[in-house]
This record gives sequence, structure tokens and C-alpha cells, in this order.
Amino acid sequence: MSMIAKKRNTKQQTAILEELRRNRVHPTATELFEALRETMPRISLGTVYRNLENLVEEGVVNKIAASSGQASSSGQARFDAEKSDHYHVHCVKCGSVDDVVEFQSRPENWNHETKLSGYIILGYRFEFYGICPSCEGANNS
Amino acid sequence: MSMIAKKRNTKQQTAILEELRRNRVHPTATELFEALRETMPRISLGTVYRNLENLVEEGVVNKIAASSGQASSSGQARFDAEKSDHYHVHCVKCGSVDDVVEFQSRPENWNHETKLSGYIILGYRFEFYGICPSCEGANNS
DNA sequence: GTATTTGCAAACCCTTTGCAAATGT
DNA sequence: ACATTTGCAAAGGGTTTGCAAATAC
Repeated sequence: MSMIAKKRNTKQQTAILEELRRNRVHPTATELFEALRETMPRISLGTVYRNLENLVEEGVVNKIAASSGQASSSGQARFDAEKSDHYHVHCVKCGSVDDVVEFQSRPENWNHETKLSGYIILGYRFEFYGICPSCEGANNS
Repeated sequence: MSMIAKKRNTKQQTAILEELRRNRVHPTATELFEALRETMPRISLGTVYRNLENLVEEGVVNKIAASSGQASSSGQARFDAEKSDHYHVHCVKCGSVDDVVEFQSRPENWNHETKLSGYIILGYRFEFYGICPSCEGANNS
């Protein structure tokens, strides 16, 4: 009862990961699905979600949650095959997400193992929000 | 056509804000709705959402987006009537959210007006995730 | 050979919305 | 009075899930 469930390598999973590595713009599950459909017409959105979930669990892919704090929105999660440590910036108008290359510093003054407010701290989430170049150009007030 | 739309003071809105100020655990819209129902049996969930949206726009209430990054989940947004500047910690098991009192430092090395990756930066989101005291106790593996 | 994964569609959860009746000013 | 807000129920968007057929090992 504690055998590690073995995962099989399916062509769908391979295609999803390759598409993610090729696509530099952090696609949503739906965007990935549409792109994959061109070469794999019968792939289903459910399969895309299931494989993304596996890849995130394996640590091969990062899930970028839809930011909907004081600003920002757009609902859909985005996925990133990039393994290097970097922050993201979310556009509050169109929902697009880009890597932040100029800013790398990590928050200090705390460390794993620390408890905060009684919680065992596992990590943190830090992301910027703002207006992307193309929304800045357009006057979608 | 640019008159500021005047908002009316309804007893529902007052009740929602009072309940939020009374409730220290950052309730979800549904939790708020259930609590309010006891004294206001006919209030509807839609009204709770509509008023929360107004209060957030007015800056009286903060919306704490459901964190669903590499860990954490629980779907629902939470709301906080606390005006003081503080961070939150999300429990990845049960979704509860608490204030972090021990950690106050703000990220430095960047300022508003700065552009990052071409985006006009409006702000950032920073939150911890971990395991809350009651989930730590329980062995819901 | 058989357990895992797929495609499909329906279900799910949270949130938003249309509308007539109720309410605030 | 009359525009705004409510309650209700239905619709919406994103994601998950049940199931039989297809596939990987």
C-alpha cells in the first residue's frame, strides 16, 4: 500500500511539455490545448489539465496562479516550464504574465522552518502587477 | 455623463461591513453570507458579493485572493476589513488565512514608477503559505 | 494482460448577472 | 417619485471527474 504509483509516458504528456518549453509566454491550459490541437486534433482539455497537474507535482513545471488581488484578474492559471528562479509580473488589464529579469532580490529576515503566526512556513509567493506594454499603448482606458 | 454615481447606504451593506469588522478570521463570501443569514434571513449571496465588491472599490475592505500557487488552494477569496498594512499566511491544507504579525519588512530595491520588463508597476503581492496550527495537529496527511 | 491514461461530456465550485419587486433619498 | 439595490435563480468561466475505449508497459 505504499508502492509509488508509476507514471506512464504518453505522447500527450510529451507534447504538452515540449509545447510549454517552446512557448515563452506562459500559456494558460486553454492556450496550450489550442496549440496542441493543431498537431494532435483529438487531444482533450481534460488531458491537458491532468498532465499539467502531474508535471507540477513532479516539479518540472510551475503553476502561476491567476492573480486577483486588489487589482488584476483574468481567471486562468498559467504554466511555466522555466526552472530558473525568477519573479513574474501580471498585467491587470489583459492578464498576460511575463518574467521579471531586472529584479532578483529575495526577501530576507525570515527563513524556512520559522513559524509565523503559528503556521509552519513552506514558502512565499511574490509577484508584481502592473500594465503591460501593449495595454499601455492601446487606450482601453 | 461623468457624474459620480452615488451609492446608497443599505442595511445589508452596513451589516456586511460590521460582520467583517467583527470577524477576525478573514471570512469568505459564503461564510459571511451564512453568518449574516442568522440575523437577516432573506439576504442573498449575490448581495454579499455585490457589496463586497463596492467596499473593495471604496478601499474600506481588502480582498485576499485565493492562493493557488505551487501549493495551497481552496478556491474562495477572503475579505479583510483591517486597514493596517500586514501580510497574510495561507494554510495549504484547509485554506484558512491569518495575519502575519512577526514579519513586517517590505521588499526594497524597487520603487513605484519603475518599469520592470516593460510593465508599468502598480504594486506587488506577497504572501506566505504553510500549515496552520490546527492542520498541524490533525493528521490529515 | 492489465493497470494507467485518454477523450468526451457532464458535473463542479465560485462568482456574476438579468429581472421584477423592494428600498433609500 | 424614481434611481439604486435587493432577492432570486439562472448563467458564466475555469477546472475537475466518471466512465468506457485506447494505450503503455
